[in-house]
Amino acid sequence: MAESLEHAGDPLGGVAGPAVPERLLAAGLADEIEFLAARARSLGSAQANAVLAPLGLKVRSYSVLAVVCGAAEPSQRELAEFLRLDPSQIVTLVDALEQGGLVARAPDPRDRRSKVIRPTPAGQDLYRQAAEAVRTAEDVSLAALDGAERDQLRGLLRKIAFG
Amino acid sequence: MAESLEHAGDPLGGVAGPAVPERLLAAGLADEIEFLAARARSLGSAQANAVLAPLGLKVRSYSVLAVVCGAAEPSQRELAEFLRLDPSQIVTLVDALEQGGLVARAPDPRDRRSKVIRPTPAGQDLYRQAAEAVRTAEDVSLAALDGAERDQLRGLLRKIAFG
DNA sequence: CCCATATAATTGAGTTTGTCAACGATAATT
DNA sequence: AATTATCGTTGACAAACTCAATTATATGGG
Repeated sequence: MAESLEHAGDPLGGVAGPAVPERLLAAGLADEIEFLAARARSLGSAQANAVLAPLGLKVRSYSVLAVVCGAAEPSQRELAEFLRLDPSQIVTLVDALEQGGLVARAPDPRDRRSKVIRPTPAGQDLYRQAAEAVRTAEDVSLAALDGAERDQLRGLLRKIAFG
Repeated sequence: MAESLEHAGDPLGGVAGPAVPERLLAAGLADEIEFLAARARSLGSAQANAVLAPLGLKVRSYSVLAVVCGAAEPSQRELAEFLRLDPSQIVTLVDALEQGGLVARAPDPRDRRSKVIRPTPAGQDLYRQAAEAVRTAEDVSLAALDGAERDQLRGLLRKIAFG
């Protein structure tokens, strides 16, 4: 049993999606935070994937690139735990990014089993563009919330996303 | 392009997951609401899947059962839109629930193309147990939040999950 | 120092999930 | 009545997840 961070992307790639009959909103499911989070994420990642596609990224590869560009040389195991992906998926993701010249595997002097992932200049460049694109996508996804509400939401989610 | 609600469940089925180095939290990704929502959902659905397994359900089939038990006879198309799944996935899910004797397809008198899904008594029974199990799982996943924070979070998520 | 045990990355096989196009039946539109 | 659209279904395919096994290395105990 497992629950990856992204799961194979959800079906229904539509960015916006049709309106939902209020009849269904009345059901108990619409009160479950997990369901709401899942639906919000589904909408958000459809939006994000749409803006990332022109850059040759998906939310998955973007998330790896983002950690690599933002954190101090994570190992693949650290990436796996942080992103809640199986180590073997990290291998595939890093392979693709490395082939694209966006990141590089470097030996970890402290542990020769481990490899630290570092961004290349091209990777940092692309990340900057991608991060900007994702911000605009997020802005669309979160259009219903004002700035204060977004901060609130971020804070609450951070509490449950990391324990 | 699509993003389903659940996506193929995320990898990394672990319910709790190891602690994350603070070094990674500093990265920009940890500020993105979509990422936080995805991680929260990943943790939550691992938890939920764990408690649902003994009942023969997963979060997916549970979500269908929940809508069916809570709403006024949704059609399969409505289920697909609400859950953000492809109609063909609904076919599979309803097939399984119907085979398990939990729901039934009934012809829609208003539209003979459409089929409304109704719970059987066994389905309603199982739903009650499952809903209770999911509540306890949610309680674990949201342990870091008090009641007021949970209400706040629910409200914010509802705003973005439905437009 | 040697051995047992544990961990990091990798591979590969197998399952599940998501994506998409096409079809038959029916409805809605003109 | 004819065109066009929609609902459920099927099937073929791609992407993602799951798990076990492997190799290399680390770690801890005798």
